[in-house]
Amino acid sequence: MKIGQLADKTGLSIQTIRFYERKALLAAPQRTQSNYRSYSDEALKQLLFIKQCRSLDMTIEEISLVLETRTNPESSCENVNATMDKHIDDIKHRISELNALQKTLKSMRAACNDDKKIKECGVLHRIDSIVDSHCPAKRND
Amino acid sequence: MKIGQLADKTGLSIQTIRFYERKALLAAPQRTQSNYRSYSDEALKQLLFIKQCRSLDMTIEEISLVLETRTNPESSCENVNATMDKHIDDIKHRISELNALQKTLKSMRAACNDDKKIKECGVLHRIDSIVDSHCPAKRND
DNA sequence: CTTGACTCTATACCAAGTATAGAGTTTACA
DNA sequence: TGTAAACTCTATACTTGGTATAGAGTCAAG
Ligand SMILES: [Zn+2]
Ligand SMILES: [Zn+2]
Ligand SMILES: [Zn+2]
Ligand SMILES: [Zn+2]
Repeated sequence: MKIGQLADKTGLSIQTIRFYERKALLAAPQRTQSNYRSYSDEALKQLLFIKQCRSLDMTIEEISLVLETRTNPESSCENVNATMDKHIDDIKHRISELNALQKTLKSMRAACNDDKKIKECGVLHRIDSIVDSHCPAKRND
Repeated sequence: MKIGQLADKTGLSIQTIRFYERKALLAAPQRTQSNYRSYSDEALKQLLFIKQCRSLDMTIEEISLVLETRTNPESSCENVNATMDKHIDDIKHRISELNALQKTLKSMRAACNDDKKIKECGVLHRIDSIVDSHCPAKRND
């Protein structure tokens, strides 16, 4: 199977498949005489697995960990479970950040309406007033 | 004020300040004889404003829009409000995506425990079973 | 007068791809 | 058989919002 067919079957782009190969998520396949990549059905399965993991928003590094563990059927599930747990925690963290953010943005937005002008803008005033109470930090160049 | 002092006062790194200058969020400041950047208090205010917007997770493009509008005090708030509305919508969208994802991940994770082995792993089995029902797409190289 | 702290530009790197250019290969069709 | 379209190859640049160097120049204290 050539890369175009694999792309069709997986719904991934050709570039993405080559990208995963560079990232070592997918083993480099055999080549034809004309140097075209030639894939097995195993590669198709692997790619679909990777695609599924990506749709779960796992990072390439997280997927690597799972794939590596997966090669040994006798090993314990602990590593995979730990990776999943950490990832679920990643998501939870991002959700709570975004919820807080949304709250702030909504209350800020409520301070203005389209009839106002910039000089009396409730949104900008609120940003400015937060700005007026600022704080410093460290540096390195 | 030199860039190091500005970095201290804003809590941004020196590289970040130069980065914002390249992105035209911050006007290029005057230079000393030795070509050092020399900032006014206006630049400090501007940077703090930008920092505040970034903490609201606005993109650089969104911030640009707001900053541009802000230069004209007589203009209507409509543009700023539209930017905020779109951004709030961005966030809302991402939250609902992440909530759905979290739900999937949790139910997946519940299918396994640390006493199992990879060959009988509930998590991997569930990924595989989704993989088995796959679908193709388009391509371009 | 030298050391250390600071600044300058330019460049490379991160994630997770996407999008070219320019060259070679295979397939279809007349 | 010729040739044009479709495919594939590598290499490189771009995206976002920065971070991290290298190598050179500048400034202040001792
Ligand atoms: Zn994660
Ligand atoms: Zn307003
Ligand atoms: Zn936005
Ligand atoms: Zn398991």
